[in-house]
Amino acid sequence: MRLRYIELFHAVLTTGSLTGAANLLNISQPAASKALQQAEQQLGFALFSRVRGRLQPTEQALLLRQRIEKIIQELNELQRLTANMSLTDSCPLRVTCTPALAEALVPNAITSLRKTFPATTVELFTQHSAVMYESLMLHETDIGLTLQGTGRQNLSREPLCRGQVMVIAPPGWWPVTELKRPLPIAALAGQPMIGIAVQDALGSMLQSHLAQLAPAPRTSVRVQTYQLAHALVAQGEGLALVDPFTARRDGGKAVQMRPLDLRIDVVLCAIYRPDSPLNAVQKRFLSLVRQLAQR
Amino acid sequence: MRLRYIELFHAVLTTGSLTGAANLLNISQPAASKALQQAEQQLGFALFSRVRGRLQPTEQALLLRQRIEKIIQELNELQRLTANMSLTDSCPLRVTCTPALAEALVPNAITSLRKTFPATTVELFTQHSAVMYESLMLHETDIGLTLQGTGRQNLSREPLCRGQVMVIAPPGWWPVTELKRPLPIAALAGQPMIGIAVQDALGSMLQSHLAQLAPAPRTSVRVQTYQLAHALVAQGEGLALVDPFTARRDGGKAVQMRPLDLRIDVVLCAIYRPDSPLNAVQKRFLSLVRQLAQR
DNA sequence: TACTTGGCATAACTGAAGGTTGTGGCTTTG
DNA sequence: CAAAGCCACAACCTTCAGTTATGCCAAGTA
Repeated sequence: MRLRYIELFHAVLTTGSLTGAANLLNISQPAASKALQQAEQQLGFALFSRVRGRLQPTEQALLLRQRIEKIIQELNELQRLTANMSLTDSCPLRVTCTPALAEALVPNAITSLRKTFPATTVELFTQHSAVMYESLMLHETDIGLTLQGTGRQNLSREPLCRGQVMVIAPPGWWPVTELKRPLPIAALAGQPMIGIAVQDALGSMLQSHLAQLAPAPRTSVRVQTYQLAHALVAQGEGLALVDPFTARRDGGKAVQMRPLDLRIDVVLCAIYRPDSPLNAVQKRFLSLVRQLAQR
Repeated sequence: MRLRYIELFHAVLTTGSLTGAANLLNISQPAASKALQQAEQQLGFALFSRVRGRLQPTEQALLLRQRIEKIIQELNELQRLTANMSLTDSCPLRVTCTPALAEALVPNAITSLRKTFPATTVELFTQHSAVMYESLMLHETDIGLTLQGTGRQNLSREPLCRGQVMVIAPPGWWPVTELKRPLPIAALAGQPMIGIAVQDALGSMLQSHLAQLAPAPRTSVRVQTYQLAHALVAQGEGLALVDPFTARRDGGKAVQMRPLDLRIDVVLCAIYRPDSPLNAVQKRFLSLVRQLAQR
């Protein structure tokens, strides 16, 4: 089974037609047709049955499907990896971070960095933690910043700063005198809340805490990012649990915030591949982030 | 990164030289040389550094190595699968079983099967349980027979027969009057024993039981198959824990055997893919195995 | 029914990729 | 110093993946 046939097979299955597959692969339809026939001849059985002029995957084709798709995926990853490896060192600092940090913290760090390294080119991605791991492993990026970054398999993890989980609320929700006092988690029972879709180590941890409350908080909206939660809270939709960076975003104008009384801290972490040691720019960047975060 | 380059890369890494790789791929050395150069040109970085006329993998190459080898392996599996799929139904009964069963049970079942289906062609493999799973999933074989076959992910499991774990010993080890009586596991403490290398669900279970004995049994020899254990016991090397089929192999001439007092039974299981239902021959075969096993 | 449209297969042709043999330079080895 | 092993270069050849042009078939549509 040549790679060419594998790609074609995959293309036909995804597009649903030979012509579609041909377009996807940037070849003409007859070329695809011929290739498919060759593939089937070599295999010794039909991959598609031609019924009423259309292609329909055979039983055997469906058996092969998963394996082939896995191979395609791994080939794609390999491509990404090799593409990034040839570009290595063209950019001394490639950072990926969660959307919240991208807005609250990282831009400041980058502008500060420019004072010491004016000519440096920087690449900044925002990704959710799951994708971040991929991106680091494929050398697409060098440093990841995340909250509560659980030490994934092959990545080093360096804690930069600890903070408290914050509860944010529409203005006027709490008496101003109480804002300093930590809010017991039980006080959230039955309250209207904005949920954070679990996908983040911190997010899932908070979810499990909230799940134990009775009566359960009323979460009518569930969002993907802390910023969206912040925005919704500002509009009076309810309370939300967020990291300190998001909470403090606009200087506390649009929302009220107070710490949540919880044993667990939010930990801002840098993660990176342990094999490739950080260069001077990268180290400097991390120290800047640490400084900025600790305020 | 073309598949051709991936194969070449892998071949060079495994053989250690370009010429070796060329031989492995059945092409001439210059062809390999040219292909490698093309690959490196396309990638944008060197895969091997030419040092004193030899190839030496670069740092980047080593980073790619694992991924590429994984892809190669999956491609090989795909090849095996497709090869078997085209041959499907040419052989109505393809069985794989552990070495012990291959000797003690399966041959009898096959000869019995011939009485009902004289013309049937049968393929018989002997494989250890880990490989068995692969083989079934790749459609190389239809039925697997194993002891204590723990229900692997995607395979159906059908228990055929239950028996006791047996202890075998050199002749004259126990008084003949005691042979019927189950041996308490504690009696094995400090005894010389033949170990079964863990790789089998049954084997690992027995291992963990033995590990709790004090003083630990003295296992100077460790073997891969129950038959080897049987042979060594017959030569007076010590005791061994085996399945009932191996124990009974030569009619109890060369060794003594007695049941082990254990809550856990040995379960002879058939495993097969749940998607493809068994045909008549296969069903008949399993019922024969069940009959034979229950004696 | 007649016409259009979308999809697959066939035919004849073309170019580049991948193969070959032959050769030469460079090491390591006895 | 000769021999052997390994890699790179050159010139040439074959194959095969790609092209355009065309035809057939089924299904939708006026």
